[in-house]
Amino acid sequence: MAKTRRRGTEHSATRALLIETAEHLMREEGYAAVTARQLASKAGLKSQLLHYYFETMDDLFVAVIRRRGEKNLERLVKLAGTENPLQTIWQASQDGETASLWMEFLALANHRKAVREEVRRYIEQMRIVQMAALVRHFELHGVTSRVPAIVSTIFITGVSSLLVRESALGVLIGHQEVREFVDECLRSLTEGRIPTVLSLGAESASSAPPAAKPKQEAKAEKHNAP
Amino acid sequence: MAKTRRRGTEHSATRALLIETAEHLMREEGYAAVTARQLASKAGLKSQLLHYYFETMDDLFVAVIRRRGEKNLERLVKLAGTENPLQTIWQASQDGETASLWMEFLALANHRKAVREEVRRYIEQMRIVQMAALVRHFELHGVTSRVPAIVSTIFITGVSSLLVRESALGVLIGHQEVREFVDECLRSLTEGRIPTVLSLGAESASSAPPAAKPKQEAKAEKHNAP
DNA sequence: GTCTATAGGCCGATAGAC
DNA sequence: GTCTATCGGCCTATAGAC
Repeated sequence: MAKTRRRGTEHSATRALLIETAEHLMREEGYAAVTARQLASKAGLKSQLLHYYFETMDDLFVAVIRRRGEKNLERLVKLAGTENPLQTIWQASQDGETASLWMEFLALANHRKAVREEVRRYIEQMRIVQMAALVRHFELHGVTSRVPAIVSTIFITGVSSLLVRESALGVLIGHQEVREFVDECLRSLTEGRIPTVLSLGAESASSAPPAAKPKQEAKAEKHNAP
Repeated sequence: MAKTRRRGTEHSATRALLIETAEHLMREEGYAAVTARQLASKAGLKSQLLHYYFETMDDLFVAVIRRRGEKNLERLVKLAGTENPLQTIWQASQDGETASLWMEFLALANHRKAVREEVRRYIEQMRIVQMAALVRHFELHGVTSRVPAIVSTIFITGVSSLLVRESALGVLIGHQEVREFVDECLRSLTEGRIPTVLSLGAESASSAPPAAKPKQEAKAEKHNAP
């Protein structure tokens, strides 16, 4: 691929500027706006200079993702070390700026192999760290989980990304209720209590169901939230 | 905007072919591949004909989304009427073909106002129908929910879209565990039982936590899954 | 390391003939 | 309804001068 062409060093300030500007452009106007010309124009350079540092546009995108991914991972590790890692991480995951940038990366990844691989690595690393944070949270607050940490991690990630994604579209239906629900769960967990609500949130009713036979009765008395 | 130019009728077969082909192209190669020229080539037409039916490319995209959105809604309503609406809907939501198409729509929506509005309407309608299906499921199987139906709906949507999204990237970590967890929950709910696992999955431990004070002790004995 | 020049291509959209 | 012709623009990437 990279035949004989001269390329710039990895530690160039101009290269860093290009990556920085590309990320900014992507965040503001979407990845489709990240072209050599528009990017160079924003950075005050000539468009051809981009190809001195990056052979193809894909190489640029990969560099942008790698840099942002590393920063995010660092931040997550830091947050995971605080006193209430779950709350902190949940709050951080609500940041729309960060999330919308990753939406762009995801969209890019859909049809570009190199980008896809980079995004995949990032997601896997984030998952490991988040799971560790969750385990640590439970140890910190004297809670024993019944659900595999990996499952809780994925639930949290899935729900928070949905909230951010939909907010960007202007969909708000149910968001407030979800936030209150999650906040209450996290609060309970921090206090060493079982959340007062159940996973898919059901208790058996007093009368037998018409179509299905209940295998066993469940205890209905649970402590309620104040 | 639409000045004086001649345009084709809404009920044209050619128009339908263009929409159909556009969707196919989008699904296979992403929205960036949907250009007037590539689309016409696939459909065996001249590219300029597209502009006879759609003033701008955005108009085409909106038409594609509207058609697919209506079909999906219809299907969801049908599924919601079955005996086990929750399971059926959950299974359907795992369909990668459909989901990856909606990923494209979402990416498009990010920076195109007209598309965004169309996607927003679709999501809101889907949410209402899903919520109704959930309520109906509980009534059918004699279960009383403790969690607002809207919250459960959003959890299910968020988790299933995460699974599909990540699968497309090749991320698989934790997916099996999540599927088993959700399947178990849905099975329990169908049988009128409380899921044997808790929301964020915790029960209080025997020893007091080092950093936080537990407000109250929780009962540790619960029925376990076989 | 940054520039000018340029090849070669795809894009959306319009005008007007048939 | 569908076509031909065409405008004006933006794109990636390369070659080679300074």
